Amino acid sequence: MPPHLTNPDDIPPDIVIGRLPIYLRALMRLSQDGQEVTSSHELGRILGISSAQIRKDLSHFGGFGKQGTGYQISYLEEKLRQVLQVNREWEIALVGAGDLGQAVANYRGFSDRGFHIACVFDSNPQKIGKKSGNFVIQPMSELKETVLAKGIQIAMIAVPAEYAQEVANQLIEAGVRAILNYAPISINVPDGVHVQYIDPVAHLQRMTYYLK
Amino acid sequence: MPPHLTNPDDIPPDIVIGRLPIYLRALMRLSQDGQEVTSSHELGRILGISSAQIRKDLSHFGGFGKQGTGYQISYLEEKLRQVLQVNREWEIALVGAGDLGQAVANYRGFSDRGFHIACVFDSNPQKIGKKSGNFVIQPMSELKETVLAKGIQIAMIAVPAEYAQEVANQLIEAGVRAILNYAPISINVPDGVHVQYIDPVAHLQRMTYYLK
DNA sequence: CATATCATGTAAAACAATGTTACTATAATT
DNA sequence: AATTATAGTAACATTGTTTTACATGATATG
Repeated sequence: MPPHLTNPDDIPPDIVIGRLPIYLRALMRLSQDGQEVTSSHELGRILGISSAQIRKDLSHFGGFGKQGTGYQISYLEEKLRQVLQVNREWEIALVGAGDLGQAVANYRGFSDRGFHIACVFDSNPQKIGKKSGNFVIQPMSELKETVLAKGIQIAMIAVPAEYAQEVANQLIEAGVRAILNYAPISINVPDGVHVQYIDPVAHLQRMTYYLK
Repeated sequence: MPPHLTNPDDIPPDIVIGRLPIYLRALMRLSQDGQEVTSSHELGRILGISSAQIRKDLSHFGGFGKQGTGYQISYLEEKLRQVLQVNREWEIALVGAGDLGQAVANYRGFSDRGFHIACVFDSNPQKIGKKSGNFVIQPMSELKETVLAKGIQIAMIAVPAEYAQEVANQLIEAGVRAILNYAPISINVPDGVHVQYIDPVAHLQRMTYYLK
């Protein structure tokens, strides 16, 4: 019997969760190219991951393939969307409407993939009421009320590093449980709140180590 | 004797290298706040990492602290910069001058932290010759010549996913050995070439898994 | 000055992830 | 019917990572 049926205590490691979006990305590309079936070997070749690992990762959530033939791409894609809960639209609150915040607000990649920026906040009085993308910039004083009213659970922070922690606190107060932080600083959050970081410079610095 | 002297074969794991920029980020913030000394415990509290791990990570590269007192921030900062090779300026080539590429080109965070965008390329003839930030957009046909001439080793890719692999190939041809890929697709590179990814949606999808 | 406290660096142990191998079951192909 | 390809599972080995424990040295305190 598969482990997801026999051992309900088995919680998939977070590192496995982190690979699922990568698998999903590859599947979307394959199906865009008109392909209908793939295999753990092909996926592994594309992604630079061993086929065994891919099969093992997927087996945490069920048996999505067919022995002898591989995985039907549309089916596996659907299943991964279910697991990741991205078979729906998510609304996001964006805090910060400076250069970075505006760029984030205008980035097409979010809406294309099911994430919808539902409100934008900034502390600069000169920006309040102006449009950023399709949305009117709201003052920070309206953050809690708006986020609670819309039931928003995900937020992105694009403010200067020194304000990021305070903004995070306010977001959590308003019920946000997942934060994507573009500010180059680590923030502290209570259990049950998830944080991911986007810091391009940290990525670059990680690579310069290896340059002679 | 410390292991970095006794065992020259000990190559620090990549995951450790990946944490060094995080440590550096935290140290910069502490010194900005006027603090001169810190400890593995304090850093751990700030970053949500155990103090033991921080000490162990740092011990791969030498003994930078003083027993009983901790780490002098300016000294540790300097040492980490040496290890990561970010105690100098790096020139970067940017490929793609669409919405995303323009946003990347205008992002202040790179130049503030030692990364200088030295040239920008795009395949769209209508964009060639126009300015993006401080730089004139060059055609793809000039990529190899320019990158080689300037001795550039780092590039950023901000083109649609379907062109990313081909762009990467050209960059590697031109001597690039580190790529920061903003396109939502995995790319294949030969040994000795390093790739990092920026895919905000993948980060979001990783978090939605945990939202009930 | 003796003692207590604090903090690093390191060795050892514990834990986690990954890769390998072997096997069974199933599907498609020859 | 035999062959080939593939998923899923288990057992194991290997590697990588984190935690624990402690010896050593520095500082502060009484």
